[in-house]
Amino acid sequence: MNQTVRVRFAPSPTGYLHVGGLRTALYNYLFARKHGGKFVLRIEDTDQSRKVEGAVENLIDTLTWIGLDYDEGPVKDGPFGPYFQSERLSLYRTHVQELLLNGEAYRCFCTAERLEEARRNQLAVKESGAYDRTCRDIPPAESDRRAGEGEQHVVRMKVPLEGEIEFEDVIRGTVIIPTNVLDDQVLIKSDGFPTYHLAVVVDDYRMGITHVIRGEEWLPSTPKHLLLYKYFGWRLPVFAHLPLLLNPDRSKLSKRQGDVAVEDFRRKGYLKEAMVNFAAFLGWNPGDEREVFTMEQLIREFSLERVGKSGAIFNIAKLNWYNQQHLKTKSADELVDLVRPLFEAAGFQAIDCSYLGKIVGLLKERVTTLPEFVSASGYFFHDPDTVDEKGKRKYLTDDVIGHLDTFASRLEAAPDFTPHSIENALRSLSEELHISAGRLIHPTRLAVTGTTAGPGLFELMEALGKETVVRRMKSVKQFV
RNA sequence: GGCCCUAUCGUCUAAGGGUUUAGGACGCGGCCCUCUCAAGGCCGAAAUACGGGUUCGAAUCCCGUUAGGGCUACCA
Repeated sequence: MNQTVRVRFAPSPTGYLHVGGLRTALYNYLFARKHGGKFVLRIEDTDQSRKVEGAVENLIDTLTWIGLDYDEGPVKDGPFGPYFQSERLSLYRTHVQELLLNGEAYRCFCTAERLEEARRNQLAVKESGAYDRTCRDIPPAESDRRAGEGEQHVVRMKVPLEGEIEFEDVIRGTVIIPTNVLDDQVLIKSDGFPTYHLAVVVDDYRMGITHVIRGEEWLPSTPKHLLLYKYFGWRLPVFAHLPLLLNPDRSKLSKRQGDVAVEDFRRKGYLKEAMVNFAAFLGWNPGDEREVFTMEQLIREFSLERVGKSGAIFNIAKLNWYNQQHLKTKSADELVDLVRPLFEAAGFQAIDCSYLGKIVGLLKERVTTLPEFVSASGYFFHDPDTVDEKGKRKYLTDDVIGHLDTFASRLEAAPDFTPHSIENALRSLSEELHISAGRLIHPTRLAVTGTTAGPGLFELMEALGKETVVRRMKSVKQFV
């Protein structure tokens, strides 16, 4: 491979970045970075009826958040722009003229209504719903005249009636499709816009794309693209059709069956590192038993040859695990930065950074997503207003309440308030009382946090501070 | 319906004809650790869709069946 690698992610701007799109974008990105190539973002906005306001901005925002920075694309012009297909209309027209001239494409004057009816009839007798080629043999002179008179038309490609098209796919090997099942695909719509099939071929060629890495849903239409390359006399890129991402019922991943937008997961507090790691492993693996990867490691190890062929179900339980793994690798400072906006949004203002650092340190092995830091942190900011009911029955007996009082007084009088000194105080008290340490530990936790589960008690108490701890222990009576 | 793709534990996957009593991970169950909850450690249940070939030998190659998916628009 001595030619510079150029790949592209070419979404249509319909609103948000789908996790399937994320994986496609990621593989393109990894491939480009691995080979020192360029990663291009191209917006396929040739369907005006599907335009969604703000979709491109949103897409770029999500791509940026997750760390897939592109080399050329919207807001980042390069030598092959513009990167919006809607701004390249004249280019498609020029190229299609060439096809028209060579008789490899033709104008079709059929009305949408007629086509609709014809298709219905064919489907009714179980024929393929392909275009019946009524206009295929209109003489060029007549075609030019009717077009000149302003008659509405589309341009269709002329597909050979017989033969077959064979091509190599990096992931699937040799694929052979007979041409007689191919439709005379519309290339230019009556509104003058190109269809996907024309635009993708023209742009991939004009943008110097060397490897087309896209979803498997494009496999059946690849022969049409190949034909176009042939008609234009252009050199072929390498094709790699990625297996689809699936819903739990094995249908193509879609909205309706839970969250599919990357921004949904971002909002729910998943780390970008986890999203990337997880998406990468849906269809690819390094061939050994390592599972937790950073983007840099993925770039180093990724190869198309190790991409599988079969569809993969998007499994949130595993994403949760990846999130925990990546959470563990983050320092308290990093976590504080990630989590502070969440605390602020929840109404905790002016939080001391070092205090927040302690909190996330104590909690980070006990949560799976970012918002859980907030929901598990109430007692770090205010005294509990209730205590766990089961815990109360189990631990808050009258004698224990007396013990807590004693323990609190001792802590209050002690010079130090470290995990070690607290533990010593507790253990010597339990010895004096001839009770197990647990008989003091659990009630203390309940008094101090209102719950029966949480971080190690002594670290927790230190973080809370002596004053708070003593106050809560002494006022636990109110709950019984 | 037609065409194409796919097929290993519930899920993500490893095993590139012999190194395989099919390995790992998630999830699930148990045990250990332990002040609880996590985390961690150990153990366990759990798969080559089916049928034919080829071969001394098949999860692996070939054919068929079945199942699933995708495509079949003036959507991408």
